[in-house]
Amino acid sequence: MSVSIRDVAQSAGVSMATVSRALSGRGNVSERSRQRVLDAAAELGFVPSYNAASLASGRTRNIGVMLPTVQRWFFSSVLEGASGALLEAGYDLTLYTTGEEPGQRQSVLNDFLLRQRLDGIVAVSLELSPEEVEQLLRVKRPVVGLGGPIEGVATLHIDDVETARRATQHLIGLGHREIAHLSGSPEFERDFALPVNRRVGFETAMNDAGIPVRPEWLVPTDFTVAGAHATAKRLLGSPSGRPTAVFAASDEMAIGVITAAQELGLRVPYDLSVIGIDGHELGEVFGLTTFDQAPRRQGVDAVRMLLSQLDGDAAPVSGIVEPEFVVRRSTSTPPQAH
Amino acid sequence: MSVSIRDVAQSAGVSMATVSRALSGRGNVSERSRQRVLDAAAELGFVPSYNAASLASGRTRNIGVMLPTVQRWFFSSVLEGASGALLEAGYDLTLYTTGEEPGQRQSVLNDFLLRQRLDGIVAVSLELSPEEVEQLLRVKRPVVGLGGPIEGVATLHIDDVETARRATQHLIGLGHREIAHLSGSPEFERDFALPVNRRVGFETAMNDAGIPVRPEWLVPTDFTVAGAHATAKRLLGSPSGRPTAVFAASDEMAIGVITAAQELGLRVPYDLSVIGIDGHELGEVFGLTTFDQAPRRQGVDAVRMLLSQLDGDAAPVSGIVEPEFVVRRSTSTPPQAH
DNA sequence: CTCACATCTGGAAACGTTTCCAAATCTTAC
DNA sequence: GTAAGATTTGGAAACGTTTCCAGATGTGAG
Repeated sequence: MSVSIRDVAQSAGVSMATVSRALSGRGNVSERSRQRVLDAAAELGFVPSYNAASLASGRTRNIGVMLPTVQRWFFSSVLEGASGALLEAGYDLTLYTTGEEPGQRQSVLNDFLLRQRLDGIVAVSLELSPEEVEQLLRVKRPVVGLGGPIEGVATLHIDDVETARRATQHLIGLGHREIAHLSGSPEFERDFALPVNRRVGFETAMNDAGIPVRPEWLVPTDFTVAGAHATAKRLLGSPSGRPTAVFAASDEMAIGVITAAQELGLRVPYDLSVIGIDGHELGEVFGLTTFDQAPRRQGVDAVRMLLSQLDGDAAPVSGIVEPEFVVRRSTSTPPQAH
Repeated sequence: MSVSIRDVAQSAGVSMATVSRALSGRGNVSERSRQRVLDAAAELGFVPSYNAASLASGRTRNIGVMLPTVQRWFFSSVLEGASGALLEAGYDLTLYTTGEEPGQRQSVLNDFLLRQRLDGIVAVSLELSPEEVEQLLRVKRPVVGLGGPIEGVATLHIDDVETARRATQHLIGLGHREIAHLSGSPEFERDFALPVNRRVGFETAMNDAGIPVRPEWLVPTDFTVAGAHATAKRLLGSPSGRPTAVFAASDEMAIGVITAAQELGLRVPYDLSVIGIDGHELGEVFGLTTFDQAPRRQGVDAVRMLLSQLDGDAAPVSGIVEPEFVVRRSTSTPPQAH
């Protein structure tokens, strides 16, 4: 039916073993044989069966990428980066979206990952329980994390506490004291370490500046534009006075705040300063001041770390990504200073 | 090393053939044997090697999803739907992003798809040349298309011309005559059939109503918020008069128009009506009137079509998806009618 | 020219399933 | 009880590679 390595061997006048060596590049082959094999393969239109190769060698040329959802900007950016990098390296990418329900996480961890189809795993922003981490490591394949740190797994991530502190600091430096924080919350987010860290950074900056944190301005919401939009409308429309600045835990949330402010007739930044974290592609459109953490780039880097380990290099170690501070038009001095 | 079907067979006291039949469900097995096998497999923690199974049977339990990028809302929604549906069915999803460069498309079509790792392919919004379609079909696996129609491939899609016509009609029905259309263009989009179709629908509605189309209001731009935002700012700020309504070829573009209008101090819908197509998740936030085509659902349906074909059902046929008209707050009668 | 050693090659045994085939066992009807 | 047929079973040959091993061939030093 389809042309196999045997046909190539016959046509090139060498053994199957030599064909395999010539094509895979491992093992010694004389220049003459290699050329014959390459020619024969090209002529016959040979495409290797990766299944057979995987079965025989244990190497699958396939990397699994696990993430909660593909519908949020951060995740789709990471995925885009990873996909491009893997394609370039000749690897397949198997996508696992773990979704909201723990059932899906379990089936991915328990069934899918164990099927011996993966050379390695990129785990993005998964907040795993200790048992789940154990399941993940049971796969016996290298794992690189992205975002939320995973115990025992090399992870690439920004320093959430420090970045949040600097974002808040920026607002304080401009003269703001009435600052609210839109935070993620365990109620909405499974991966709760991240929102907590960013909240801690916020509180640290406030404390350092000696500004009291008003509990009603520490607002939990989900990590989406729509969620933050609704929450911000309540916050900014509150009769008990509104803040002069908002630090949103993510750019998507910050965009929700900006649109909510506009709807309420508030001018950003004159009436309200807004700052986020992420580097969202719409940052320019909304003039958003933010810390850009280049998630697409992180996707590429995570893949590179993984592949270099597969190529026999030393196991990668966790690395801190340095976000870039991008000042745009959403932050300025508070209203009374105008 | 890892537990194989042979170990299970031994432990259950039956042959490997029986274990295979019991676990895969194809072929007859007595209830007694089945139970023994199941128990033994559970006890040993057996997980089948999908590579070995694929090699032996030709079935891979793996579906390829090809799309241009994962970073636009429509695509990530389709992907999310497809991913969930496949996970539920026990299938792996291999992701191919074909990206901007033809090189990536070629390497996907030429190398990746031929590796015999896929049972079927979902091709999303790919505008393929005849040779590329031929390459795709050379894989000899069922293909289901989504979005752009592909010659010789069953495809799920909305009627772009008709939907665009109805969207324009809605504006005309409200009394608008000064209507601009933000269209995609071949310059920015590889998959050009879709923007052209939507433009044709626009022109049809205008012609039917006897309204001349002003060429300078037929504005090509790319299918993104940022692109439409920039374009709309030029369009709406033009000294030669501005339209009272804009039909944007996609919701992301419509959102770009709305944000641009707000920046220019125009109130939507009092000064400007805006309508889009897609059903973007932020439609509610921006009060966007649109035709919702539920892409996530389409992803699920495309997978179902494919899987039912793999289960031996008849090859699926192309189907028209009926979008739902959602009226929100971005459209109203034109200014002079207030 | 010979020896030691490195490089190249082919045969054949994996890898872990599925499935064809034929044999064994179980039904059911008479 | 027997025959015909259906159901269940195990043996073994695939599936298409990789890689171990041993033998063949080449290279350079003495």
